[in-house]
Amino acid sequence: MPELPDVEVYKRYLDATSLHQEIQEVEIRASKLVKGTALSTLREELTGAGFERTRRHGKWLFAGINSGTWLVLHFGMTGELKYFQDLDDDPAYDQLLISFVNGCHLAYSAPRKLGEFRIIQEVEGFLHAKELGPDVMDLDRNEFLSLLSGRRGMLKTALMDQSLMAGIGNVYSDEVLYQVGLHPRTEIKHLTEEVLGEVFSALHEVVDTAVEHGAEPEEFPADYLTPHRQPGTDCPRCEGQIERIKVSGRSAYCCPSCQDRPGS
DNA sequence: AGTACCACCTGACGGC
DNA sequence: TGCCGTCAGGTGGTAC
Repeated sequence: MPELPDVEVYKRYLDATSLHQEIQEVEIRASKLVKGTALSTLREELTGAGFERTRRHGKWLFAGINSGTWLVLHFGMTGELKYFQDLDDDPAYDQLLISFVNGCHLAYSAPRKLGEFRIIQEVEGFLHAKELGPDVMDLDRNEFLSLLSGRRGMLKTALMDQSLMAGIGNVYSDEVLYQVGLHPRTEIKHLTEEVLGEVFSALHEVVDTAVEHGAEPEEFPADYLTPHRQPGTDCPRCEGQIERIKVSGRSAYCCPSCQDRPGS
């Protein structure tokens, strides 16, 4: 579930487990996931080096190598990190396995090979090349309003547009809309500045809450939609039932009875 | 400028 | 049990 909260949790996990340790060996199981970098470069940059810091921007994680370059990780739809000692605990579908001199390992695993990793020289240029907007958590209310002002189309689509603001995906955009009682097909032009301000607050609230709970939906507050992404289940806060609809090509989950605010 | 698809890739699940 | 269609949290490209 790698949207901003998940990647933030991975960042903290990497910080807590894998910094300042010498890398002994790197195994690349899915060379297709290495983008824009020669396999030999990836191996050479990491072997004998170590991670000394991390950064996150939207759904992208950057692990700073002590030589000054960065390992970039993107998790696609299914990627995750796992740190372990016993190779029996090596997760299935590990696509990149980093073994440290201390005998522990950090694995990037992803059943669907939709993520990527690469080596870059510096982060800002990469963010620019990817045309990523500001990280959602760096936005203040005024910046948020100005990004949306004059934009046509649906709010959900805008929240998920990584070039507008980076970090929100399908699940968390649904959650934000649910928290403010707006239907997933609500168009921006129908929203007052006041309502958009509420959307901004919900955005931060939802992301903070998700990170606090380790991005584990089962741990989320009782009135959150995310653990109930199943058509026909009871809405956690009204008598309605959750339904699945298509919005700009993605499955959007919502409660038609309590997500009916006009917005203006 | 926005939207609707398709592609990438592979597993899980329900229906027959 | 096996096959098949559908769906799943990602991005990127193309055609209206």
